[in-house]
Amino acid sequence: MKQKEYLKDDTIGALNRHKILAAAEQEFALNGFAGTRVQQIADRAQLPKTNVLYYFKSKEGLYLALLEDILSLWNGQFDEATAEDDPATVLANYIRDKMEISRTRPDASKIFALEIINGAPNLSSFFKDQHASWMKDRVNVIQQWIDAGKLAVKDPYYLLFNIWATSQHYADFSAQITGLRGKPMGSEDYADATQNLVELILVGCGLKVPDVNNS
Amino acid sequence: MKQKEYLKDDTIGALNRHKILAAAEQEFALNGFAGTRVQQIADRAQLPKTNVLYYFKSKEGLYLALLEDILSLWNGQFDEATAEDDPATVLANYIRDKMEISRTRPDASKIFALEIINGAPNLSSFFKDQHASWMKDRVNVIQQWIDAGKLAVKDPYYLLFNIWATSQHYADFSAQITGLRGKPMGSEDYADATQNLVELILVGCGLKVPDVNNS
DNA sequence: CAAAAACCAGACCACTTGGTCAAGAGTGGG
DNA sequence: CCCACTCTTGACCAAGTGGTCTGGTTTTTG
Repeated sequence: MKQKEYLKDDTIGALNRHKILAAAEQEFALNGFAGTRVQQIADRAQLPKTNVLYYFKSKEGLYLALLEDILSLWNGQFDEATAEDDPATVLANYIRDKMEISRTRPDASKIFALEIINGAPNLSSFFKDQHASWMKDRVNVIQQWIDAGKLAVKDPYYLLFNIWATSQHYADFSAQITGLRGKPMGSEDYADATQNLVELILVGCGLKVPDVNNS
Repeated sequence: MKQKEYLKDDTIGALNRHKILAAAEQEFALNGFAGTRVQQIADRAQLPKTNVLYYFKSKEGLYLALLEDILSLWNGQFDEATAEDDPATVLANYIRDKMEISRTRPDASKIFALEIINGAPNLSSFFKDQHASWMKDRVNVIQQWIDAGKLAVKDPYYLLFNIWATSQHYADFSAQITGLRGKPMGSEDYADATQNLVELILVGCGLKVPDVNNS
C-alpha cells in the first residue's frame, strides 16, 4: 500500500510534496538550478531542509520532478486540429492558449526557458521525441493549409517558432516589460497583448481575424 | 601611465582580458552565472584560474564587465529613425539587425536573456534608464506613424516586444530549434527565417515588404 | 492496540569553490 | 643594467552547500 500512498491527494505527504514543488518552481525560476539553495526552497515551503530531501531524493530529483510537471503544460487545443479545420480559428485559439499559460504560469515558462537556453541538458529524450513528433504532425497540418491556399506562409516551422517566441516572451521577459512600461502587466493588459498578437500573426499570414468569443 | 595601459589593444594584458571575456561569454551562456565555475572559464581561456582573478577582481566583476560589453549591442540603426522615414524600411532593417545579432552573437543574447529571466538583478539602473528613454523615443516615432495612418498597429510597445521576442528566440532557443528541425540553423536558414519574419511583421502591420537589397 | 510505516528535524560531514598570498618571472624605460 | 611595474602560478583557506545519520514522533493498518 505504501507505494501508492503518495498518489492520493489528501495525505500529508502529498500536501507537502505539493508545497515543495510550488516553492521550488518559484525559486528555480528566479535563480536557476545552480543558483537555488535547497534551504531557500525549504524556507519558502516552510519546512526544514531535511524534509525537502526526505520527499525528493536530491535537489536534482526535485528539479526533474518539477520539470516533468511543467512539460505537461506543453499540450493544448491545437493538438487535435486537422487540415479541415479553419486555420484562423485554430491559430487564434492556440495563441490565446499560449498567452494564457504565460499569464498564469510564468515561473513554469521561465524554468522551461532556462532549460532550453542551457542546451536542454535535463530534457528526457522521451520528451524530445514526443515533442518532435508533435511538431511533425502540426507542421503537416499547416503545410496542408498552405497547399490549399488558405495560409500565406512559406514555412510552417517559422510560424510556430514565432508564436512560441512572442507568447512566451511575456512570461520570460516580464522584468524587462514591466521596467519599460512602468508597471506590470495586469490581466487587461494581457487581454490587449493577446488580441494584438492574434491580429499581428493572423494578418501576417493573410487571414481574417475571427470574433473573440470562441474558445 | 599604468592605468591607461589596458586600454591599448596589443598589450599582453589586453589580449588576456579579451581571451577571458570570450571564454566567460561561452561559459556563462551555457551555465548561467551561478552554474559557471571560474575554473571552467580559466580552462577555456587556457590560463590558470589565478590569472582570471588577477585580471578581474572577482567572478562577479568579470560578469559585470562582460554584461557591459553585451549591453552595448543593444543599439542599432532604428535609433536614428524619425517619423519622416518610411516605416517599412526602418522596421525591416531593424528586424534584420536583430536577427543578425542573434546569428552572430548567440551567447551574448543568451546571457542577456538569463539576466532578464532572473529579474535583471545586475542591470545597472543606468542601463535601465537609458533603455527606458530609448523606448520612449521609439514608441513616440511609431505612434506618429500610426497617427499618420502609415501603420495598422494599436500599441507601439507590443510591436517592439514582438520583434525582440521573435528575433532573440533564434539565439536563445537554438537548442529547441535545432532539435525540432533536425539540424542547426545555417546562414541560409537564417536568411530564410529573417525574410519570413520581416514579411510576417510588416504584413501584420499593414505594410508592403520593401526590396531586400537595402541596409 | 501494537507494530509498521510514514514523517520530522537537529547535528554533522565531505567536498566544492571563490578568493588570497607570497614568491618569483618577464619586461620596458631611463 | 636596474628598478618599477606587469604578469604568472602553486599552495592554501574559509565559507557555503548538498546530503546523511540517527533518534524520535505521528499516523496508518491489520
